[in-house]
Amino acid sequence: MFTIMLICLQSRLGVRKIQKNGDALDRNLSTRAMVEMTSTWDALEDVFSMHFARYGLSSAKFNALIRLYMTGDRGLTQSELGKKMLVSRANITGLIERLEKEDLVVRGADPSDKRVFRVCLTDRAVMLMNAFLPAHNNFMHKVMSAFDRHEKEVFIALLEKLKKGLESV
Amino acid sequence: MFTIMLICLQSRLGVRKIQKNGDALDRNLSTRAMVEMTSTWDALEDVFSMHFARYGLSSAKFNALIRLYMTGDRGLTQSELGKKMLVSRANITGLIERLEKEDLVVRGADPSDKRVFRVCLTDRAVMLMNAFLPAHNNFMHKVMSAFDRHEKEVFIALLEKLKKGLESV
DNA sequence: CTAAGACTGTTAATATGTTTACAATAATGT
DNA sequence: ACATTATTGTAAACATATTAACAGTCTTAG
Repeated sequence: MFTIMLICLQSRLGVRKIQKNGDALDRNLSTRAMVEMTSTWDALEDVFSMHFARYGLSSAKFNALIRLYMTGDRGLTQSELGKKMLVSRANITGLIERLEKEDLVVRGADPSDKRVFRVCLTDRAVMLMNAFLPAHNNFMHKVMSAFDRHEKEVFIALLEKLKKGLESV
Repeated sequence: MFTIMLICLQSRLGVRKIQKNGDALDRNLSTRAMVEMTSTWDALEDVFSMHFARYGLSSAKFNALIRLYMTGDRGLTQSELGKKMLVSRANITGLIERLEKEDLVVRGADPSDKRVFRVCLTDRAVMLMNAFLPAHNNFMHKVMSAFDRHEKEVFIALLEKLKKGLESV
């Protein structure tokens, strides 16, 4: 996404003129927080991409497989899957096609509703996930090992607060 | 990206068995931190997408325009622009084409190197940026207004620490 | 029961990114 | 001077996402 936001532009933009007891400092901190959030996310994407690739996965594929894995034998319709993944129905069509080509999912007709397909994991996909999930868990733990327990708690609380604040932006 | 990581899977995976004085708690906190980071980023993407759209921009377009805006009249070659934006050369070709269609950039031949184009902002783009940048600054400030000054400082420090730790993952 | 409306999956057009391969041009070492 | 090497922009193939429009299929109000 918007890799770097914009830094060091406050002075050009005349923000200095409206400076009143620390207002400019606050704005600068806001910008720095956004820049740091962006570059940290970029770095996270990089390491997770490599991690997924070691198992022939990607974030999109993992996102689909984990929903199906947690659902069980009945599977999900494409529409349901899209809602859980927070992506559009149209996107699911292609994603499922690619997973089908890799023999990771199968699509079965639903006798009670001719509009829909029920998507299920193959045995191969279940085995893949059984191998991947513990590794994934370890990986997330390793990624967060820069933090001690207290720092993790503070980090989580701040992220929750930030996300909550976005509702009113 | 990988919208949700995986939560509540520790018990199924037998992590409980290796629990030793809080190990499982630490792993759980790592997962929660990653989940919270992901969903907060998703929420940020949403509000920023809308913010960019109000000015006919997107994160990719803004990313290109801000580099050119900060460079001045000589402009950048496509290759230089790609390096600053941290995207591939191939991606720049299409991005510049779209910006050219919108009359936001022009590509001029470089007399001293026949391989390259020099990409520059149009007057229209400069006017757009002059209007957008103060609004962008305000917007980032608004997004971060959930935090007081101290929280911003802590948030920045934690993100820096996390990013630094990723170098050794 | 039927007409109206809602929902499903697909398609097409588009945006954004990648890798790989290529031809044109530049730079360099001997 | 010339052969090798490096760099540049483009193109093709692909992955991932969106919105809009469509044709079937269900549901529901009357």
